[in-house]
Amino acid sequence: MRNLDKNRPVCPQICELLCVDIVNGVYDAERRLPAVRELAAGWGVNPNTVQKALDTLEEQGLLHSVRGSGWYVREDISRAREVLQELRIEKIREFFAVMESLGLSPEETCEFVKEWYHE
Amino acid sequence: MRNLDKNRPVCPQICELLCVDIVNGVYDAERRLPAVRELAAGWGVNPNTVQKALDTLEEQGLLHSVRGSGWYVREDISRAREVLQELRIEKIREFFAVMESLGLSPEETCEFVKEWYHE
DNA sequence: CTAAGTGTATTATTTAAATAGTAAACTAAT
DNA sequence: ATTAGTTTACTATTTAAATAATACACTTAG
Repeated sequence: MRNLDKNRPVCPQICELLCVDIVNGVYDAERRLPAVRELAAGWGVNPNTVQKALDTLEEQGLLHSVRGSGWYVREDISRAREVLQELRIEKIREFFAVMESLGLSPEETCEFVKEWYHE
Repeated sequence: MRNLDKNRPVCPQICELLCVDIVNGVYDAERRLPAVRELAAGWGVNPNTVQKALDTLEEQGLLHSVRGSGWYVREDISRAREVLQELRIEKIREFFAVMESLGLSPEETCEFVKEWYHE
């Protein structure tokens, strides 16, 4: 189970991790997730927080729950792919905005990234 | 006066904005900043928060204060340049880490940025 | 000296996120 | 039916960031 970044809000991070896992077919066989308590324990996090994240993914059409039974990945994972792409776009937008506020134009930011990668 | 991003903590943002302004020589003439209350009003933010940000910049050697008089930019702005560069590096590190958690390798992230910039 | 404008300090309050603890309702296996 | 494991719901508490409201100390201009 991947670790959470302590410097960012927990709930959205869980949404992101699960979204990636769904796209990668991690839960393909049974399409059933570990129990809420189990997930929470794995991340060292409160069950309520996991519950909230799962509710969000349900609203987005990635999961559905069966009370008393568990959480299941939806048959069609195309929504998961869409949501993941939206997340990536959101992050890249934020990144360019932050760098702009730090005095780098989009072009300069792009150059900065290239240089950074080649080291 | 540049606007703050409501989705990020205020205090560090103020540090960033002021740091950029210092590097850009915005306060060169008198090297004196607007009053704490005035800055706070300009950003629609609490004076205490501005005070804390200024204290941070003082610790970092970018500013110094004269009680009863005001806040002044230090003669030598090389520290400001260093701090700004550190901020940019911190942001690019965070960005690559977040994209990695969203399933993109550094190489893929670099490609993603290039494509994004060329649109 | 005085008054207005500064930085500084303190305490209390708000707000949002996450935690803690508990209970209820449902499912599935035995 | 019983039992264990599950989702769901609720209320209270903690924590960190920011706000609110004052008060105080100092500088500067008049």
